[in-house]
Amino acid sequence: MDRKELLEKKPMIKLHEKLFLCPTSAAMELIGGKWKSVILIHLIDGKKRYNELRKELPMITERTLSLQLKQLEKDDLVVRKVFTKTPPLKVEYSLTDFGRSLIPVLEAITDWGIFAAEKKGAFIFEE
Amino acid sequence: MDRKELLEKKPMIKLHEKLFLCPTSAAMELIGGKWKSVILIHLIDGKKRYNELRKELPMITERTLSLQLKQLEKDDLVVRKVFTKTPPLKVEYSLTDFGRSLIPVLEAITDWGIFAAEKKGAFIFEE
DNA sequence: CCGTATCCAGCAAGATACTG
DNA sequence: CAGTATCTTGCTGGATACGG
Repeated sequence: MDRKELLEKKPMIKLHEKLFLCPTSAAMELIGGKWKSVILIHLIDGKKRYNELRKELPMITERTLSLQLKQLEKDDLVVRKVFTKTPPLKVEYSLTDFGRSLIPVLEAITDWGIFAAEKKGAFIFEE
Repeated sequence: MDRKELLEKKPMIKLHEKLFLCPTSAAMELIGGKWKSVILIHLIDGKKRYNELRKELPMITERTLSLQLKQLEKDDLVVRKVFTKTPPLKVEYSLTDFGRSLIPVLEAITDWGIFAAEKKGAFIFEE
């Protein structure tokens, strides 16, 4: 069943106990928000430890990073693997297969972001 | 300059007086939120009057629809055209060229939303 | 090292009533 | 017809301190 055919049936989508009336807004529920897409992008090139993510994303607070990772994990986009039982802990985050299915979408969004920033003269390059 | 080359320069993007450190989050600033992508999708098939949008999106409040349309207009994704000067007013909304450049992205998101909903058994079809 | 607890501010968005 | 005004609520995310 292709997109047009399916969309004509006007299906609803149940996610997080909420109803969405189009797949676009349902997708946005999963990848929207201020940080989710950024975290996902940073996991494209492989697994990362919690502190690696913190260093690569210094402007996210620990609390928010933690909450967003939990959401992504709950939505099966990211897996959390624990390697030690006693402190210091070693934890690695990586994309699931489902999460990897998002890569083309994230790249399409990124490419459009670049296009938009160029077109609107919004880029700022530092020396 | 292609994506990888550009991203290696780690440019920032200034939008709405805020700084974004990757084009993905900048793009999300423009099309994220609960309703923007849904409104944009409904404008793909041509111009719509305010009340048409309200009828097609009955779950958005007037206030929110109005605010989101203003944001989209300010970001040059949508144009608002007024055809009468005295009530009853006739106003039409449509995508700008810049807004139309988003169509492939919106469709990519939608397609992934369909894929995700199917995979997670989240679709609900009514009779 | 990898988080959680607590507290708080700001904003997105809903409900409802009203206007040019 | 096409909105705005007003009031309110709930969520996202920030700051900081602490815990296994």
